[in-house]
Amino acid sequence: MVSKEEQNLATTFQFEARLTQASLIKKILEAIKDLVTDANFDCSAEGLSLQAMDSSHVSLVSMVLHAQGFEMFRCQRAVSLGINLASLTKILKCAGNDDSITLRADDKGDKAEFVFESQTQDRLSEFELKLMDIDSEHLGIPDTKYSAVVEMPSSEYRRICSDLGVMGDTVRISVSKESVKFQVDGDIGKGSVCLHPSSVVDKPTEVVKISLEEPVDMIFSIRYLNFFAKAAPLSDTVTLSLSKDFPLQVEFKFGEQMGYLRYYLAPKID
Amino acid sequence: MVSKEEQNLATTFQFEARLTQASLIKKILEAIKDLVTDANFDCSAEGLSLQAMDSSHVSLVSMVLHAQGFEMFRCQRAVSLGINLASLTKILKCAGNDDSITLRADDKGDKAEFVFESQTQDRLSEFELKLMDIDSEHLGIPDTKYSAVVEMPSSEYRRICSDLGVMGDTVRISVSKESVKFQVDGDIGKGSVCLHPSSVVDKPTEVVKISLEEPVDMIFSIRYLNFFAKAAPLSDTVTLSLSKDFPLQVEFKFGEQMGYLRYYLAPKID
DNA sequence: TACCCTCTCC
DNA sequence: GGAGAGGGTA
Repeated sequence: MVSKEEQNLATTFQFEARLTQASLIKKILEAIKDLVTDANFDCSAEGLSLQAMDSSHVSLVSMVLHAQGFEMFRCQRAVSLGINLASLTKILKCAGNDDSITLRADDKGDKAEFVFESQTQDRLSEFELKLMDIDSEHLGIPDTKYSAVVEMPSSEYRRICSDLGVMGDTVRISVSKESVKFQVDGDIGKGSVCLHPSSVVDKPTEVVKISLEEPVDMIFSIRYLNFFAKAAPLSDTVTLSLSKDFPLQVEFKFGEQMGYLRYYLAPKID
Repeated sequence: MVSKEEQNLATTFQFEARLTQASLIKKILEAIKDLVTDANFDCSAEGLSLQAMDSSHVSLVSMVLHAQGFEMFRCQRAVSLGINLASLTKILKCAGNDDSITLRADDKGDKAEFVFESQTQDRLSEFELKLMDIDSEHLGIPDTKYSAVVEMPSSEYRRICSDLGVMGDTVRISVSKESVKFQVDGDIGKGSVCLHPSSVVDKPTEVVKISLEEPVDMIFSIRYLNFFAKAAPLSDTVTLSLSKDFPLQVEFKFGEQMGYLRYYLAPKID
């Protein structure tokens, strides 16, 4: 026999969080789902985070949403929600961009609940998603001091990867104090795009900034850089951080203090 | 030898009607053609109407265009035009949305004529379509007093059917005085969308109205509700009428007094 | 499943 | 005219 109190406990949520704008989490999923099929969403007092290698174990995705970025955030005990990203994408397609989104997980940990509310509150949608058991190899990411850090408009990043991808499979990225250069060498010919740091910073969407410790010149798979470009809607700018013989970090920040989505990709040997 | 007089008679049309906006009939066809392959267009003094079951005999389509909704309407004798809807769609693709459209049927009843004229009248297109013999089982639709009638934006209807269709095959529609709820239960989880009657009716495209005689709770095939959603471009709002153990009626009205497109779908047994 | 193309809406 | 969504194809 289950007591009244136990029943009440059963309907208390171990984890509950609300975002004002469903569009944020929708965009995050669009930026991850082509790379990763299943992932653990780790909920703790600090916030919501996800870390996963892509299915071919070539690149790594790391997402963090800080607790203070939520309209409401309660986490009684750290919990990992194993989620199939295709299923979650289906559910998020049912949320309007301006809906608020509430995420809940109960004690049993076998399902997650999503509630979408329209701004006018005359529409309320609720979804339950069955959870999976995913053994995640939580890779430690060394906190490197990179030799070269380039900030550029994310639309420019997307454009360059898409354009150069037409001509070849790999891109050589060379960063000097004066410029960052993307070069491709393919069957039909060669191509390159060179950006110079912007002297006058009129619009934030046109900034190019270079911080250099030491010049770098490395080669990467364009295919993966293109996967990372799916995150462009999340931020006006993207930051590329490079060090010789070290994985490239591609970072998209969500507004101020909200969190970030970072991708890592090992260089190719020339 | 055919006399001059007989030739003149042969060019007299038993039925002739003109609509100012070809877009209306184009949209109607888009809303029917995925459900029905061939249908009789019944012309009478009252107007133009069509009634047909879909090819799997699961749902019923009923369309009425009142004579007074036409710019010109002449019908000397009731006539049924058996038309292949795929062929008619091809012809209607040749009409501009703002063209006027004239439909004619002669005595012999073996073909229909379509004339499209641009507003400036500097373009005139004529098409002839061979007619078919279609034996239509003209089902009487009982004029029911429904237990629950819900009016909602047709875009909302389309969105809900499309969203929930991703998660399962059937939807449970529950109407109470306070709300209408659409629920789906599928392999990856559950989902529901709940609409509340709008207190402030600012825009006609955001209205939710519920007239209730008695609460209802019924189950329907989402696939067919999605077919019906193709009619959304015809009207800002859609009206769902439900009664226990009775087919659901989904109605789209064309402006004031022009006519309507109604779909009927039998409920599933729980 | 991912990319491309088309179509529609803004 | 541009961007986003949906559908079709590879």
